[in-house]
Amino acid sequence: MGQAQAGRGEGPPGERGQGYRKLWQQVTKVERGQKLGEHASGVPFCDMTVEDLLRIICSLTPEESAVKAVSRGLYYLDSRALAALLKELAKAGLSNRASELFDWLRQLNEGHELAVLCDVYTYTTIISQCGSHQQLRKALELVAEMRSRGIQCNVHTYSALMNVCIKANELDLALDVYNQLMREGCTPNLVTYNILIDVHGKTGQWQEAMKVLDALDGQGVKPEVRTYNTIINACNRSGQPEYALKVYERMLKDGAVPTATTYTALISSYGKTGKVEEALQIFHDMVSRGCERNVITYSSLISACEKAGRWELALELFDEMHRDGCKPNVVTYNALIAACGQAGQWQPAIDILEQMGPRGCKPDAVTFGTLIAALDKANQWGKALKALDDMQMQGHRLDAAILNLIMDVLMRSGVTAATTRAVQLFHVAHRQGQLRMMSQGSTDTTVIAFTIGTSVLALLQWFLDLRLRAAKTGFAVGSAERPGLLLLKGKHTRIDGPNSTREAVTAILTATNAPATTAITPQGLRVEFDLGSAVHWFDSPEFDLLVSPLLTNAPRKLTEVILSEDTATATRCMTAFSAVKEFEDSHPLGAGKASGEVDMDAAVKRREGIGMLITLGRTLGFQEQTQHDSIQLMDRLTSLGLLTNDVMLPLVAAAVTLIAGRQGERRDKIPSDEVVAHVTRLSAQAVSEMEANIRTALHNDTGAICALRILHLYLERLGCDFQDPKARHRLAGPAMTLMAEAVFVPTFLQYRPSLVAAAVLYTARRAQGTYPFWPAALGMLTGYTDPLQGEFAACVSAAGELLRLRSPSGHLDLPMLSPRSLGSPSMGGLGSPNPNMRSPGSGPMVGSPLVSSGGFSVTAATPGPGPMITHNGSPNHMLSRTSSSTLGSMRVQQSPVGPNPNAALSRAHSTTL
DNA sequence: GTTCTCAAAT
Repeated sequence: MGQAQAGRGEGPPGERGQGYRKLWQQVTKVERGQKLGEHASGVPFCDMTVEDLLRIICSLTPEESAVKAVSRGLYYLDSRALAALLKELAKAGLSNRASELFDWLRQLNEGHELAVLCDVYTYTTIISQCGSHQQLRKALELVAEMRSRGIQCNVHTYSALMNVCIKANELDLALDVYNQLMREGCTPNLVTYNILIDVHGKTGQWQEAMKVLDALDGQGVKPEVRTYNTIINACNRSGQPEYALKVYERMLKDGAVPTATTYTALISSYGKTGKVEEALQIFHDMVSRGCERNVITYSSLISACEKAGRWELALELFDEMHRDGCKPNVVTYNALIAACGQAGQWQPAIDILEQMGPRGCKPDAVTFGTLIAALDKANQWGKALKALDDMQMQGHRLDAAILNLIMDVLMRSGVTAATTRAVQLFHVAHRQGQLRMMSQGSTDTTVIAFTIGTSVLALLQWFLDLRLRAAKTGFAVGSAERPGLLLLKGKHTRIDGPNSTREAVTAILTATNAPATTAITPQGLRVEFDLGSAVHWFDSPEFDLLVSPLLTNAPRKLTEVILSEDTATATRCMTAFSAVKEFEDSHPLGAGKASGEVDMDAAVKRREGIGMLITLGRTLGFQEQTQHDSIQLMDRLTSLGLLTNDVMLPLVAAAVTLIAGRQGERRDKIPSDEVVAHVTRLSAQAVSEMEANIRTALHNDTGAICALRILHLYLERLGCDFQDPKARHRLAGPAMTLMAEAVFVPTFLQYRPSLVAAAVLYTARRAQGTYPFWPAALGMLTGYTDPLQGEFAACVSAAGELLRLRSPSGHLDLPMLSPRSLGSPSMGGLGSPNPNMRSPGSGPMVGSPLVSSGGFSVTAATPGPGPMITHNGSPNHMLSRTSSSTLGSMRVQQSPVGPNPNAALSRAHSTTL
C-alpha cells in the first residue's frame, strides 16, 4: 500500500531497483529444467516490455487464461506500466482481458506482492474503460473500492468517471462528480474542462459550455484545439450552429490551428442549418490545405445532403469517398440511406442497404430504422414489411420506434392484409410491453404511440379493455369515472404534423358516437372516456364495427405470401385503372359543368330515367354496376343533346340497359326478345332498333365505366373480402349505399367517375370512423392523394352534403349486425333510419324518387340485390370480371370516333332519335 | 507509461 500514493516523480530514486528485488525472488523459484523467468516464447519475463506482454495476451485463444500466461511477467511491472498495458489491451479490443487481469489483482490479499499494482493509475485506467460498455455501475463500485482501500482519487480518476457518466448518458451525475472533485480540492485540468464542456454540450447548455471557455483564461489554462472542437460540437448539439462558427473565428484569432476534427465539426454545423454549399466549401478548403478527410468528414457531408434534400449529391460524395481511399462505415451508409429516403428515393435506399453486406459492412438497427422510415414516407408498406422481416432475421429487436413506424405504414395503406399484420404486430408488441401500454392504477393508461396508426390501434385496444372491465365490475350508470388514454409523443413527431393524431382520433370518436373527448397535453394526446354513459355505446353497432379489426384472428401469413398476393392485386388494379383513366380522358361527361347550377327540370327528368334503368336492370337480374353503367350511357346521350324527347325515354332506357348488359353481364344473362318484350311491354323490335340507333349515334363507342364499378375496383385493391359478411359490411357497405344515392345527384356529373368513387369512399369511411379515411394504397393507384385539396375536396364536400341530407347528424345510421342482415347484404344501412322496418325492395326509401312512367313502376335508390354478390356467387369470378373482363371489354369498346367528339355529336344529332 | 472532443433513424 506504501506505493499506492506514489505520484509521478514521487517514488524513491531507486524505483527501478524494485525490479532487482523482484528478480531475486524469481531466481529463488527457478526449478530444474527451467530457466530464469522464462515464458514459453523463450523470452525471459524480466526482459519483456509492455508490448511483449500485449502480444502474448493477444495470441491467446479465448479459453486460455491471461492470468496464467502473464502473471509471472507482472512482477516486473510497476503500476504505470501495468496501466499502459491495460490501456493497450482496450485499444486492441481486448478490454475483457484488461478486466480479467485487474479483477485477479484486485482479489489478491493485501500482503501479496502484486497487490500494490492496484493503485490510482490502474484503477483510473479500468474506470475509464467502463464507458465503452456502459458499465457505469462497475465504475462507481471501483471508486467505492478505492475509497475503502484508502486509495485517493485524483483529478484523472474523477475526469475518467465523468466521462463514463457521459457515455452512460447520466449527464447530471457527471456534474455531481465534477462537484465532488472540486469539494475534494482537486484542481481540474484542461482535460477535465474539455469533458465538462462536453457535458454541457450534451445537455444542450451551450452557454454554459462557452462560460467554461471564458473561465479557462482566469485559471491560466490555455485552451487547445481539442477544447475548441468540443465547444463547436457543443454548439452543434445544442442547435446553435451559428455560434459554432463564431467559436471557429475565435479559435483562429487565438492562434489555434484547425484540425480535421474542426473542419468536420464545421461541416456538421453547416449541414444542420441546411447550408450544404457552405459545408462543401469547408470540404474543398480541407482538400486544398492538404488536410486529411476521414469517414466522419464524408459521413457529415452526406448527412448535410440529407437535410438539404440533395440525394444525388450524397451519392456522388459517396463515390468520391472511395476514390479518396476512405472506407465507409455503418454511419456513412445510414446517412446515405437517410438522404435518399428524405428525398423520397426509396429504391436507391434499398439498393444501398443491399450493397452493405457484400462490401463488408453489417447493417445495424439504425440502418433498418432509416430504411423503414424511408419506405414509410413513400407509402411502400410491402417493402417496409420485408425490411422488418430482414431486420428480425438479423437478430435485431423491434423497439417502440420501429413498431410505431411499421404499424403506421401498414395501417395507412388501408389494405386488409396489411391491417391484419399491423394488428398482429400490435398484439405481440403489447404483450411484450414494447409500447409500455399499461394502466396506472384504475384511471390512466399510457402508451408510446407517436404515429397515427399505432394510436388508432391503441385506442381500439383501450376501448376493448374498458368494455371488459365494465363487464366485470358491472356498469355504473352515471359513474363519474373518467379513465384516460395518454398517447405519448415521440422525440420526433411525424411529418404530417403534431395535431394529425388528434384529428384522426377526434374524427373516429365523433363518427362512432364514442363518449370520449380529446385534449392536447404537454406529453401528448389524452383521450378521456366517460364511463358513466358508455353502457349503450359498448353494445352499439358502431362500437362493434370500430373494434372489429382488432378482433380478427386471421392466421398469420408469411410475408412473401402477403406481398405476392398484394402485388398481383396491385398490378391487376393498376391495369384496370389505366383503362379507367383512358376512358375518362376520352369521355368527358360534364352535364351542368358550365354553370354549376342544376336545371331542375332536367334533374327531375334524369331521376325518372335513372329510376327506369334501375328497375329494368334489377328485373333482368343485372348487377348494380351494370345498372349504373347504363345510367352513364344515358347521361352521355343527354350531354350530347340526343335525349330530348320524353316519350322516347322508356325505349331509350330499355335499349341502354341492353347495351350495358351486353357489355357488363355474362352472355346467359342477356334476355331473349320475348323476355325483353314481356318486361318492358315494348316491342322487342323497337328496342332493338333503338339500340342500333344509339350505337350509331355514339359511333359504336358505347363503353361505360360507372363510378360504382370503379368503387368495386378500389375495394378490390384494398383486398376487401366480399365473402366475409362482416368485412364486406364494414368496408364496402356504407360506400356502396352512398354511391346508390350519389348516382341521382347531378352535381357529381361534373367530376370524373373515378373521383366520385374516391370521394364517396372517403366520405363513407370517415362517417363510419374507419381509419384510414383515404387509404394510401388508393392514393397510389389513382393519384388522388389529398381529399382536402382541389377537385377531390370539392367532390368530397358534395358527397358530404349528400350524406347530411340523408342523415343530418352526419353519422351513418348503421344497422345492427343481425344474422338476418348478415345474410342479406342488401341491408346496407345508409339512409335507412330504421332498417328493421324495411326488407329489400319492399317499399320506397325516404327521399327516393317514386316514379311511374312508360309502363315501369319505379322504386329507385333502394340498394338492389347484394351489390357485392355476383349471380354465380363466386367472388373470384367477380374480381376477375371487375378488372380484367369488364374493364378490358371497355377498352375493346374504345371509340373509333376521332378526337373531336363534337363533330360526332352534330352528325349523330341530325340522323337519329 | 493513468483522464477528453468529430458523423446517423424513431
